[in-house]
Amino acid sequence: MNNSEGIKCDCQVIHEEVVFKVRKKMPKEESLNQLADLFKVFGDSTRIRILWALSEAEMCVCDLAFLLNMTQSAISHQLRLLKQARLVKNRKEGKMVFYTLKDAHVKRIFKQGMIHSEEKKEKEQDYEKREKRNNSIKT
Amino acid sequence: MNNSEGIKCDCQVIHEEVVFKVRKKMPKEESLNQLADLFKVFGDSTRIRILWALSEAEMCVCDLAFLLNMTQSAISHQLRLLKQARLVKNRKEGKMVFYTLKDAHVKRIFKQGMIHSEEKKEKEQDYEKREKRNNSIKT
DNA sequence: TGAACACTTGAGCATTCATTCATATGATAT
DNA sequence: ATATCATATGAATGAATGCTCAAGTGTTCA
Repeated sequence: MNNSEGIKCDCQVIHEEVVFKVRKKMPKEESLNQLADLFKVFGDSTRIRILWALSEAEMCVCDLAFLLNMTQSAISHQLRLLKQARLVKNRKEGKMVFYTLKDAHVKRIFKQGMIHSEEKKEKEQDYEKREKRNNSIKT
Repeated sequence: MNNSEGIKCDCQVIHEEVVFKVRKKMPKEESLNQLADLFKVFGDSTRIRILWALSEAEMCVCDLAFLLNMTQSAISHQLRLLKQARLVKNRKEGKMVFYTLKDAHVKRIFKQGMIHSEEKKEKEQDYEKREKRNNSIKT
């Protein structure tokens, strides 16, 4: 067995077949890091709100600050991140800078997340009822 | 104008029409928070790798620890988060606990992210070339 | 030229969070 | 019972990160 990985693992491996099969198909580390970084950008409520707003209309920094009730500085900092992540682009007009979403992907990622998020909410009540007696692992 | 929002905004609002139109359509704060929280879970490379692995096969904690070359404890902590977020479920078998993805949404969210992430990479070279002279805002 | 405004940016601060370490739980086997 | 193994978990630590504050850039307008 190749021991170049799994060094930190403080237990015996049980299912080598599965593990090696999965490892073979594993995307490059860099790919998954990139993916995580993308989601990280979506993982903040300020940025989510900015993105949502921009999915509705082009807006300048001031507009966003007012809409979200935050300082213009805070918004600007976040827009910087969003731009680095290539999720938004901007256009200058006089003193103002207008931001829009960079492409349709953003909306699509959004939508997928929303679907999951809402389905979860719907099931919330049912779940609450069963929670105590019916955990997959008894607590 | 209703001043109950936009208090922190330290600048005059320029585009009231747009802002109010967007505000009217704005989802409930709670909805967007929930969405951000969902993406937050995806926004970590360890969790992404766990999710990816589980999208390929059911695995126990040890398997994951070995596959990802991390301590069993670290994996376990992350699995706890993933379970709380309802992204994975588990099944006990003797001493072992096997984890799988909870539903197909996870894969779909994944895929959308991957599409964006990879498209970005493809454009990387082009972008690099133009970067210096052709920014939407001159730096 | 200089005042006003939209925006950006760097430093500082407080909070969040991922991992580690030590320990606990719970199952199996001897 | 006791030892062992898989897993879980609480506390601690160091790193990452969001916001604020103060200062800077660049544009318009007088």
